Amino acid sequence: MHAYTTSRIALPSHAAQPSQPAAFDTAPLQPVSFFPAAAEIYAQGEKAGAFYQVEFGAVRVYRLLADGRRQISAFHLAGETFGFEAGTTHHFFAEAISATGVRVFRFAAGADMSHQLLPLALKGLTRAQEHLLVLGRQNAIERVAAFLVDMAERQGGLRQVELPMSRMDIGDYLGLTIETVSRVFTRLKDKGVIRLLNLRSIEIVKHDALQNMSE
Amino acid sequence: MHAYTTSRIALPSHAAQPSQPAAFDTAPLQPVSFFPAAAEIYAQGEKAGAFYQVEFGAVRVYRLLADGRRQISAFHLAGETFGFEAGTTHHFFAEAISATGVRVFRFAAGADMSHQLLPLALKGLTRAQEHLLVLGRQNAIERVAAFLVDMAERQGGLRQVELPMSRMDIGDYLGLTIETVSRVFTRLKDKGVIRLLNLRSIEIVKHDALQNMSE
DNA sequence: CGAACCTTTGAAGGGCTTCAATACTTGTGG
DNA sequence: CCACAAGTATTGAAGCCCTTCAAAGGTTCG
Repeated sequence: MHAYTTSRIALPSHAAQPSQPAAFDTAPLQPVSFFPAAAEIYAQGEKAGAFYQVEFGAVRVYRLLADGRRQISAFHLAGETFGFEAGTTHHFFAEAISATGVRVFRFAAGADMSHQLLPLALKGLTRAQEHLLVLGRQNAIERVAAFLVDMAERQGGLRQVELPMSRMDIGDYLGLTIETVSRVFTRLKDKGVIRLLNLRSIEIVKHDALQNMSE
Repeated sequence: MHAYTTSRIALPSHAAQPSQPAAFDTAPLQPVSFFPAAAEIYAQGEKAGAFYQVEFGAVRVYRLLADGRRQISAFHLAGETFGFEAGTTHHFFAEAISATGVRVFRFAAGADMSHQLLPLALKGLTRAQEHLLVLGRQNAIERVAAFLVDMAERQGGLRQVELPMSRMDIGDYLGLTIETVSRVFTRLKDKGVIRLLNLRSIEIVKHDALQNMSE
């Protein structure tokens, strides 16, 4: 049980940029809010009433236990949508991982968003349930492999994968400590499965091997 | 890593009962299908296109790894709804735990079920994400405590709680082995927190203690 | 350049799993 | 109704994977 502490470096700058005319969308574009690294996008207990699309950067969504243990339930990268929740208050925290731009879609009171939200909610449900299998039944190397395969797919399936989050974030997503995450990275590197280009980016050398490990 | 084997005792009896006139509902009641213990309700890869409400009995929804490791993502008790999934095919298996009656609501092609499904999907999403915290960051006694508190709440908050599932089901839901589940039950009994009335029902003696353990 | 932070690596310990045996429960047939 | 068999649960002992504790190395940013 590790204690989790965060230094809240800066508050989000809610200064919305001037809404530009929609170039591709049919609906007028929502303004983009900017959040510096570690800024809170919403907090547990806050009133909900919007959903969010990542323009650039990355977001972590998590819950805390009373003693500080943290479980990140999802990361959201550019283009992905998050923040819709049951009921009227948030059950989770959402924070920018790095400098992040987020388009906020507020629901008008009484507006019916079912059609937009249902596919997103179902997608999120499937993702969460697949992650349950990883946390419940896979060991450390399988968890990291599954994480890397997932990150690679979400970045277009390229060999080089960017990891915007820290080892602690990865650990809190996979239910592991940072030491174990680090050791598994080293093992995968020594096996020639991946190369560590720098702290925040890796190259997948043996994609099949990684894929097999994650199953 | 334990191998998982199941004896498929019987196939589901899809013989629908004669649909009775709706007594309380506005819509005509759907027929109820009966499934004996261990019968499959749907399988991974099957075409989806319905959702299900448990009339009596209990259901487990799970995924398997290639080597047989199983993760149960959810149990569903009488009155609860399940089986809506993203895309057109099921990503999971659903089985009756004990003799179970299920009301099947098929979607007409092109019918818009968003309004009915969205709240269910959001509820399921929240549940799954809370379970992620349990699997990722809680130890064995905390997991079992959380499970028992959840089961008690879903059965009306009474002292006596029925557990229709086996220890193996509980283990596969909590990411533990049956031995660990059994040992934790014994520890909770020895502490006077619960009483084991029989294999499938317990009494919660110290609800506060259990609640605190699960947080 | 130095301080703070993050990551890696090492060593020891603990919690859960694995393996094994016994006890209990349930269903079936004599 | 009891005997037996098969399945399920409990308990014990040993082992292993991951965590914890500790220290050194690396990176970032003032």
